[in-house]
Amino acid sequence: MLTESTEMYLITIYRLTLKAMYASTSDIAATLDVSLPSVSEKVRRLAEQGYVYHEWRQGISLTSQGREVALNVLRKHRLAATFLVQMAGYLLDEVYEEACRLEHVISDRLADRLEELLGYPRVDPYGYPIPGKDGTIAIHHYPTLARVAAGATVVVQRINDLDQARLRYISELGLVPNVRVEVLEVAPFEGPLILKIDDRTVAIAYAIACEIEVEEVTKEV
Amino acid sequence: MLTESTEMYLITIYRLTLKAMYASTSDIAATLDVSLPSVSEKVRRLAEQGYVYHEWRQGISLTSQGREVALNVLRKHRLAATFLVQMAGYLLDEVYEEACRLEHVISDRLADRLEELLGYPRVDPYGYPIPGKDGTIAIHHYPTLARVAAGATVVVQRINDLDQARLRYISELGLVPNVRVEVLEVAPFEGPLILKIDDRTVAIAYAIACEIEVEEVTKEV
DNA sequence: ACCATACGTTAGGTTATTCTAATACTATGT
DNA sequence: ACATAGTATTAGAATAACCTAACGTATGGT
Repeated sequence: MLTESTEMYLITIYRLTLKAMYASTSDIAATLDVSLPSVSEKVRRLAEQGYVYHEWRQGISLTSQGREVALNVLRKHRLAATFLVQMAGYLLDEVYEEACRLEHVISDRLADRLEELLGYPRVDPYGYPIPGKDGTIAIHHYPTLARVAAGATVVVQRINDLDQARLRYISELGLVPNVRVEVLEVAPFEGPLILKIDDRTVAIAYAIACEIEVEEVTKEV
Repeated sequence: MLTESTEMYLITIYRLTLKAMYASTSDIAATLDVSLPSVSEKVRRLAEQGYVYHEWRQGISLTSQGREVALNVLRKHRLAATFLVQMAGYLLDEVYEEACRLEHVISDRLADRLEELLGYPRVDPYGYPIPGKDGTIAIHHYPTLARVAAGATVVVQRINDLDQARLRYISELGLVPNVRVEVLEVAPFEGPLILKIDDRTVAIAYAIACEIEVEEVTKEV
């Protein structure tokens, strides 16, 4: 059986290699909040066991075996997160920590039952795609709210990495996936955006708009 | 934060001290399937940390602090088990292992949400009482099926420790909590019992009947 | 070309949990 | 009373996961 530590390293490397071709030792250390030597040592063992490639001074990437494990854990994480929001009444900012612990103990069997119980969701509460049990994942991106012109009506599709405080903030604003938002004004020079959500008018910072992916609604009739 | 190992020792000691005043080193070792020295060493540390009393050559028992932890973990175990059966479609024999892993990662918050989601169940799928969040537990026993006279109608209240194979067996027979059963015949000298469950007639071994607690139904009219 | 900086690895050590093998203590039956 | 079975502990060691401190290596700026 794989340890929790091994699973954490593999999903961290998975996430990092979505942004760049390779994950660096120091990126991993920073993400997992452990020391550099700990990462060095662990990566050496992961390479030995066939979970990662380690190209000298270039970086670390997953083997297909490593990716399989990472996606399986990610699937459990996102199903757990979906359960927490959809059935247990969690808010977006409360989900991450709990899902991070659950992902390592949920069996394949329970993952399947959760998926069924939740009605085969395609995305988790942040809007991230849920890997299938066959290890497939639909990678897809939407433009961020920061790119939309004033006057557009959009539907929130995904909330990218935000700290807990900001997550709570947008969660309380109701700026969460599947919500329809009207962009009233966009201040220039990376200024705030004025939005209309559920008949409430709110202003949000540009930095936050950069982390919210949306789909523009085609004008009806 | 307490380790999984610590929690396992404490709930094991809790369970053992329900049957006898004290748990012995060897009982704990046998239950957790670890060596005697491991238990010796761990118990020494648990005593140091104020979770257990260790009376020389008499046995081990929980301090109130230790019992508090044990009941909190037990609460999570039983809520998880109830969830698995009630919502995820698990059968009785599939529950234990999964719940044993979940119990260590469920937060107090999630336990409360599960309790609510499940409609404040008083007992888990085996019929064991679920500790409250205040650390209270209703200890209560029913007579076993082995003590009931032929002709009685009973409702199954609890399934005591049975191995996985036997659990599967009675689970498939439908001999689970809240099911009404008619005791048709009881063979003497610890012989088999003939039961009527849902219009099906089945014979079960005496040893199994000893592990099934039931409540006799007062004859109606 | 050289050196500082960033990046990684070695060296050496800690803590928790586990093991086997050997030792000690206790209680009981003859 | 003493041997033996049963029970518990000590001794010594392994593994995993972490740490700090010290040491290499490569790259980019001057």
